[in-house]
Amino acid sequence: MKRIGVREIANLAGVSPGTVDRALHGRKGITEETRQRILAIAERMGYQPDLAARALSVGRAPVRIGVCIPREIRHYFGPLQEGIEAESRRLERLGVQVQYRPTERLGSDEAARTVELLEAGIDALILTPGDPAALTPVINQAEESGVRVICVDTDAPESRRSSAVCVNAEVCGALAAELLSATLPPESEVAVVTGMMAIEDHRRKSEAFRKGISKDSPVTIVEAHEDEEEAFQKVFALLSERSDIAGLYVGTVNCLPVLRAVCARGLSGKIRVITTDLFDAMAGYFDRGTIFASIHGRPFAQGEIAMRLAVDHIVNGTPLPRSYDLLPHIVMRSNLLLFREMRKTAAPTLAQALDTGEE
Amino acid sequence: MKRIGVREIANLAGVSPGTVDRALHGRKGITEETRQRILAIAERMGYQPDLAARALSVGRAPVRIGVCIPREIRHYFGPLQEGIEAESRRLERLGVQVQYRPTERLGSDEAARTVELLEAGIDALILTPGDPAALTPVINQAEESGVRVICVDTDAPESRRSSAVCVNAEVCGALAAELLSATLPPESEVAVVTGMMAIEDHRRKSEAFRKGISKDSPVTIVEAHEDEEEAFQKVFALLSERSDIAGLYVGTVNCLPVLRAVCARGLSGKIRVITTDLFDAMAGYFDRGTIFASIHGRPFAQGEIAMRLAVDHIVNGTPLPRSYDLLPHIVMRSNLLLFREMRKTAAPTLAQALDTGEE
DNA sequence: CTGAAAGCGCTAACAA
DNA sequence: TTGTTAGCGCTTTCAG
Repeated sequence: MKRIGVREIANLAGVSPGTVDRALHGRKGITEETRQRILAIAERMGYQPDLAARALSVGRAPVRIGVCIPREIRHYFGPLQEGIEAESRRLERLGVQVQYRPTERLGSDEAARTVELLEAGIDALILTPGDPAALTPVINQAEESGVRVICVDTDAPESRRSSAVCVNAEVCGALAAELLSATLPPESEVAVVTGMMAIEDHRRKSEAFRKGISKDSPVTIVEAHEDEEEAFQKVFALLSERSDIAGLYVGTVNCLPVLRAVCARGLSGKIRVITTDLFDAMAGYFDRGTIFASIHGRPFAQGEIAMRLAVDHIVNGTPLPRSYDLLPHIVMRSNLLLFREMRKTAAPTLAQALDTGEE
Repeated sequence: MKRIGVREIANLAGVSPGTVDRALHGRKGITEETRQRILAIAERMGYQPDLAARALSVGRAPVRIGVCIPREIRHYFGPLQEGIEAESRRLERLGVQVQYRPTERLGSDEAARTVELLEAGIDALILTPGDPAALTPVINQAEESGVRVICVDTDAPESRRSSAVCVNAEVCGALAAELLSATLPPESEVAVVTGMMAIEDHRRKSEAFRKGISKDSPVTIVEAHEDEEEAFQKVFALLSERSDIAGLYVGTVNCLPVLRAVCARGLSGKIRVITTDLFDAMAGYFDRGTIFASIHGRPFAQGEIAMRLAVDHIVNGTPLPRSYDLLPHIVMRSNLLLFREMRKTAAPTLAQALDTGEE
């Protein structure tokens, strides 16, 4: 049972393959009537284009993906980009072409880069909308011209983007709470250190954390505005004033000053600290027991998945999920060395382990 | 800067494209001398075959993967197969063909199925060696005839298989130990319930668990031989005799009888239980707090990864890692609903979350 | 608006 | 042993 091609459709419709091509691709130079007739036949026969043949014919990859993500902060967006690249490297020999237009940092120059990509001609666009409001018109325009937009890491929920690949902030906060609750005596005092409550992601994490902590435990919230010095000072002061604090949840990637404050107060290993994400400088704090666990947002996996969703949609017509929530990983001493972020410092035997992508 | 093709090589070598094809593919009907000359040129020019053209020409997918995995136990091998299928579905439209020859259960009839696959003509083979000793000669033969063999879930370390995709048993055991240690008062008594210490995987998990528990805590080991009744009776008896047991690690997927025993003794939520893997019937025990956490081996991700490694190697020549250790997931109440195993019971809003693959 | 025909890079069947 | 040639299924250009 052979698959059907343009030739067969042409015969059935009593036209030439050229006309079928015009109908299938919405090209001009064909009456609406014949187009509908051909489309109907193609539909009925379950026509599936042969991608290999198409690639060969057009002389370029049959699917082109544009990518616009920030270069900084390296800790976080580095792995995100690596994930995207890893996935596209596999795919490109199979006929997928990727175009990069990185921005310097989150939110800078996004719109311009994005427009460049659209003008270069792409079938889908992967991007981190740092300034969702500003980007929404561009996103909507892209979607209207048939370019599927997939947000990654941060979302632009007001736009008409096709999909968003993110870790679920509520789950992160709730996990931190569950780990602390189970670990500390009931009614222990805990605190959460966050960046800015104005940032959606930070607010949701903190909120979920508070909800997850048993009602008897008081929760102090420290807003450090992503500033190193401020974070250190505030946490140091907090730990001095409130000697009964037993647990700490750092909901932002900016955990180093917090850890320094904990150590400076001589509380390393005495109070349970849960951090966010993972980078090599954190390794030492795991070893010394300063960090009990980290809730890892898996930027690498996010990159891989975004790329896969895009290609899978274009090639196979798989519907894009409105949003795709990743499971955060829980990093502890026992599994630390299996994370790619620790590859450099890892022992040689475990260094070969290279778990990446999803689930 | 256009990529070079058989045509160009033919010209440079002063031969015809047909001859180049013969040289490139080790076909017969060509002198060793001209073959070497052509190969040298191809190498020097960095020749990369156009997969699309090849697929079009041969009329079938240019890469064929054979898969031989068990149907039972559904709980575990179901997701494994789904992972393999999910990945191949994406790839097949890009020119990857997958052949299935499932066995009824782990170890049954593997060799026969495998030989069938090899005879059908494949480029790589994905299988779960239930009986590694018996399968080793077949694996070696496959590798010798140029078929890359990738073990998944279980390994055949004595064979010459190219790669093995597994969760790291030591990490599973150590994680369980770390979670229990952090959670229980020092010197608490704990026990591990396992299948058979003769099984490599169970032994390694138990051993790692014991090592991870602080030296002051006594560790009792219960061997239940994967038998439901035996597991229930032994655990029930243990909990009766030793009222000071505070933590339990179930290192096998056979956790239901253990949980029943815990509940029967009225200890649900009183002692901390850590289980292995995940299936829908466990959901209730999470809700009631009987299970504190589960160390999940992610069969779905294993399937996806095995398939990706295979295709990536054949298509892009990416070297296969001797072994690929997956990070187990830690399942807790907070993230339970994000697991695909819980999709049926999950609330509609979270049901769309579909985190899968790797890292 | 539509049809005819020429490739895209590779393989395979047939000639030499 | 080697060269020649006819496609694979699709797009695209050029005629009609």
